[in-house]
Amino acid sequence: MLRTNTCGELTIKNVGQIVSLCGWLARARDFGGMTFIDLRDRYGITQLVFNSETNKELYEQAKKLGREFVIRATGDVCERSNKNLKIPSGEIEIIVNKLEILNESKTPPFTIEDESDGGDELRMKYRYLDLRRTSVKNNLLQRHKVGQAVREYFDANGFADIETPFLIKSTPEGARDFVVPSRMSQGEFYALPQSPQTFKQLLMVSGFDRYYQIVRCFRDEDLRADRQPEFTQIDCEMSFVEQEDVLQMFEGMVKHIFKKVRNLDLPKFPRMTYANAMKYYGVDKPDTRFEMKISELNDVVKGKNFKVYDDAELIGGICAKGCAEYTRKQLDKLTEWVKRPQIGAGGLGYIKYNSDGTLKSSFDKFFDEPSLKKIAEKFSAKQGDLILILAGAETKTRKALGELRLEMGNKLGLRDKSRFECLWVVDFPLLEWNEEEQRWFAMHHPFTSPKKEDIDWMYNGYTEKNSSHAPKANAYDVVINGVEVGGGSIRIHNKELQQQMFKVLGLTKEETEQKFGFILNAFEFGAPPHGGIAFGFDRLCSMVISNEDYIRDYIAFPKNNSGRDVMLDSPSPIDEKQKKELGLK
RNA sequence: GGACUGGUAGUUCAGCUGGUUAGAAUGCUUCCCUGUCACGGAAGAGGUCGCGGGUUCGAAUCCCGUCCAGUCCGCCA
Repeated sequence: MLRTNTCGELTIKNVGQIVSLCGWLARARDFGGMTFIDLRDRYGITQLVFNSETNKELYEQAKKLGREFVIRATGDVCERSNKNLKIPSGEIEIIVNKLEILNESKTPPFTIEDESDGGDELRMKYRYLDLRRTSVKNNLLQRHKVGQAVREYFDANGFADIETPFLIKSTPEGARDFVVPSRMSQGEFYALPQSPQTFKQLLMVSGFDRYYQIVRCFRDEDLRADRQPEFTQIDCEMSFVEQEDVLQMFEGMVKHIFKKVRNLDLPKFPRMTYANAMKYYGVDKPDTRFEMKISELNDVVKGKNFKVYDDAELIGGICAKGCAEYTRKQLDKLTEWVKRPQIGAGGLGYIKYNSDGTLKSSFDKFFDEPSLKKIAEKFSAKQGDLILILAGAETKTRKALGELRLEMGNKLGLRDKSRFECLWVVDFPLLEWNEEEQRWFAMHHPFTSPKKEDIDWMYNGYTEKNSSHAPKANAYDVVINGVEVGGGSIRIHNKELQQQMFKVLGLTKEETEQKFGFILNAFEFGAPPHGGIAFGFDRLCSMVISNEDYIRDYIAFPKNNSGRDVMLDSPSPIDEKQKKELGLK
């Protein structure tokens, strides 16, 4: 070993020892006679001292070192005369008597400090330098801890980690596949898995009744701050279980992670139906750190000759506590915000519940005071509160109300970074009717089982397209602070029902056989009842570690917005020769 | 596919209602400094103002196009 210790471990207890340290020169402070050097490695920073009075030659040598030089220093651990209590090693320093340059370094293009001066693009291009910074480095080390906690939990509960292939078969339904050309079967392609879904189900058929995998998945869709083309899932499946068993088991996993990584004891996760989530929060992943629930106002605002509301499918609102003092300017700004194409509301109505008890609304012309009061009662609004109202087509308005709720939550500082509110959203719809393609789509995926009471509909009712009856699924999501971190379902394990599902989804017999024959065949050989869940590992990490929904700084080498790796400059063209070999030319 | 924001020194940004020599901070180089820890002080180098076109006597600044980056909508079962 070139070193006896790391830069993070020496303290006052080590005074008197002779040590060798290796690391990168983080910063040098030269006093023209003596020089201090902060030596950095993964574990921390230790100060080296060079004094011209005691060792002139070494001092001159140290002066020549540049930032990020890799050096090896040997010397005595000494107590400092001026201590720095801000860092763990701040009570000691190394009086160096031997210095070795292991490698020189060009001056890095940005400063490698906790708060770097580098922009995103540059940091991504030199990601290996960015990873030297404490914040990103710690994210990755914490991510490792999350992974360890997961494996620990699964191992203790009898789950087996089994690998599944990456070169698989393209399937219809779901996200766009990444595709790999086959050299040996020219003109044919493998697909990279969007998730190991079918494999884990086949493992259940094989009898591995508790399976998990921390595994890469690939989806060729547009990206976001919280979405990468390749991302990691904690993929899990269990046999001989009902929904309740799955919920219990994986709630336990999330709790175990928070305990191990953040030393937090989370309370039992509340359950909320999808229907209620949409009704009260306008999304299927409610941020329950604050209330401000959506109230439907159809029964109290219709019939007042206010055309906007009389014509609207849904009128709903939220009550922002203590915002009655909002100025015209602030309200105009909010109105502008809800009218942005991304939100798409027609306008914004409001009622101010003034501190003197009077009510002032944006539609006073049509509503008398008692009518306004009636609306205010819906929210249990108090003096000083502001009620914000949106109206329009039902789905769009609910969504917009959900967005407005989050925006007000942000403005009022109700989305507390130090809090974690986890919940299960249950009873998701099984299918969604797609107007454009005039067919049903699986909301979760086509292997999700319908609720018992909807099985008959699967055979006899599904042709009544977009009927008022929406079949429900044994499907569930874990939501933390408004972020969907995982989702799963109890699967179909019966061949006939699975075939029927494909039929409902509009696949022909031939397509079904060609694309999914393997799993239907497997179901003929004793498939056990089973179900599972998959967690977005990157998202879970970013939430657990920093309570944020931006995953790039939790991935060592992420891709940018357009799916490019700016460090490698990939994707890139390939040789004509390669193309020819693959039958692409 | 769409909306919005940004692109100026190595870096982060200011300048942008058109007008002498495009600034600041930081980093870098040199010098001074023996207890700093974001050390301090002095001097210096460093710019195709993303790219192309247009308007104008004159464009970093206005207009059009284009590329790149970021956030969001669509999309992501």
